[in-house]
Amino acid sequence: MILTGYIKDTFAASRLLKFSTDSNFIHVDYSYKIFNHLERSNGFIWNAMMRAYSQRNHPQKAILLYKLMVEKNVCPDKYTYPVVVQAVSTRVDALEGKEIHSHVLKMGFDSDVYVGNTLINMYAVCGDISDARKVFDEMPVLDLVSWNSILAGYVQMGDVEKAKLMFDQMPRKNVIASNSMIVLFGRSGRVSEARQLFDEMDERDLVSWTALISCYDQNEIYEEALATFTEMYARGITVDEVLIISVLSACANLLVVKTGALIHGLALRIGIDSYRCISGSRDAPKSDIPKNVATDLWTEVLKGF
DNA sequence: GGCGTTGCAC
Repeated sequence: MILTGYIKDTFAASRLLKFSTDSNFIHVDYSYKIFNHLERSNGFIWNAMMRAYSQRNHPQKAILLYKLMVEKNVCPDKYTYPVVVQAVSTRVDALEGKEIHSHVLKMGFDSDVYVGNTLINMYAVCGDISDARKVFDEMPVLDLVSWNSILAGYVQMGDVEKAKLMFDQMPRKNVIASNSMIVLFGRSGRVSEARQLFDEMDERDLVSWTALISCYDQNEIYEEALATFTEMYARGITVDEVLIISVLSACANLLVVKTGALIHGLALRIGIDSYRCISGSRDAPKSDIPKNVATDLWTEVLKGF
């Protein structure tokens, strides 16, 4: 492109930069070199570069680039703000978020649904649910992502009642919304409500199953977690690493419970359950387990596996 | 002209 001179063509150059930032095999620093050598740039080129920084764990560089963009009088467009607001969300910086939000208002992009959705998400991530709600309430057009984003805000706050209210008001619900509610019910110890919602869903995905299994995990119903996994597996659903971790967690805890019960049973048989260090009883005299008994215990426990 | 937003584990 340099030889033919096509590098001077802004559109052609923008395609080159986009190719570079989209490739997992090209370092973001190399993309920046391309970016820096382009003679004429436009909004698209700046947006692509900021997005590359944000996606590759350099949100601060994305924000700095945005400030440089404003300094250089390159006009931000409606595509710029989802990228910048997203970068701010990653850094969980509410103050910087407010500043960017004021730019959005000044530029008049607050009516764009993509911009609004990222703002809801940004405030929710920063734990500023009332500001998230304010953005939501003032948006001229809401879509499914807007509803899911504000719902996620209440889920993060652990506000079951507000989340339920939102969920019920949604004009259309998708699998993401239901999954969020299952997660919230799980965290709040409302296992039967989680299960009921799961059963009522028309469409479930891997996240739905993972959310339910981890709900059982978190509420220490490990047998049910494994039973759910078995049911899922029987249906031929492909698993991923997140699900496997939830299942392993259930297995490990079940093992702890079983081992605990096994040790207790052995302790009863050997007749040392009244010892304070085992039963925790205040009345029992404090004593150590004799060495040979402890060894016998572990031999028995290991046989159980 | 081409670009942007939401959910699961430890």
